[in-house]
Amino acid sequence: MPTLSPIAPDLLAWFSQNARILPFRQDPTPYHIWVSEIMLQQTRVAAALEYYDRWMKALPTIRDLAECDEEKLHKLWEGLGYYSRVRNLQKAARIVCQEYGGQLPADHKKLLALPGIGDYTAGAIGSIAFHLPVPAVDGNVLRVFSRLYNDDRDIADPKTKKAYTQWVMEHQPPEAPGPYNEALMELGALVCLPNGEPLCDACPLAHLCRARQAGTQNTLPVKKAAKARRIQPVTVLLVKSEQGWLLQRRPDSGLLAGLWQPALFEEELSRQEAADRLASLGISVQLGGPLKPAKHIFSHIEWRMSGWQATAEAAPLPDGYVWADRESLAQQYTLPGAFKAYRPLLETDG
DNA sequence: AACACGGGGGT
DNA sequence: ACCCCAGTGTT
Repeated sequence: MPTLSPIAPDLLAWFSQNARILPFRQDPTPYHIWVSEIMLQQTRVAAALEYYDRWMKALPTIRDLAECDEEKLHKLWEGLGYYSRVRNLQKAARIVCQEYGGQLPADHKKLLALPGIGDYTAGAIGSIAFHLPVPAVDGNVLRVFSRLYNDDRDIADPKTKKAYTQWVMEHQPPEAPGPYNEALMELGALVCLPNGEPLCDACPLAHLCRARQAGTQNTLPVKKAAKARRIQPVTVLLVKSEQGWLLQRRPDSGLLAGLWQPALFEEELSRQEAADRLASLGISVQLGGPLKPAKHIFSHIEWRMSGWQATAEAAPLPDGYVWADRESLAQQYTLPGAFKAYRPLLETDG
């Protein structure tokens, strides 16, 4: 592959004019960059912004994060998804307090060793917050480079990522690794768009782009098809007592670990079977009307939910179950987005 | 190398 | 209704 002309001058000039104004760019401390980068993993900027502002008000320092209780931490992440991100953020914060006096280390390998910080995030924090000459190759950058070099290897293949990382570093100006990395990602987010519709007329690198020259920009990047989702029937019981709605804590590992949900069984149950399951847990209920069937799609599973409303005496509950009134549902217990369809009902009263 | 892990946007 | 997006940790 012949070398490509330098991209940094045009790229950085474009970035200086087109960078979005974002809260973590206004005050790019290592902690701000760290939290924003974790939030932005698999998450669009628009979705992360309100979470970021609320987070920094609640937990302005790494030490505040290290000392936060788990329930409050989950609540700050409620609806963002991939909840292991927030647990790893706190694990890492505790290590940073123990090992590094509460300051993130300005060292790529030490960053990479922290929970939740992998190749991409170590590179983003290292280059943006500490000005280290390291790569930060996310999906945007893979897309930009697949087109710049007109390269049709599968971007999900680690070998491809390694090759692109090499190219990224060949173009990185030593005096501006952070702006360069940010500019590549910003170009991918604003101009070199996915879904086969890049805005080449607005691209500062169009004159260098080999896909553009070959007319292949709409077919890149190439990636192999994802595996089909598993369909999972789910029976949900919305049980109300005088003390609120019945909630159940999910197991400490696996999907939606440690979060709260209405009573549910991950199988299709008849009305009678559902009541029997609750009774065998020591919770006796009177079943009411059926719930509107609802669907929730995770990347790997599709939940098809149906079930019933029910009422119960406000009796003592087994471990892992609580009665949650409207206030505690709003302030304390974290319900994942999967139950969005039942939120309005849960918020009626309790 | 394959899989587990959420949620949102576009058409 | 169906498509796409894509970091880190575990196995």
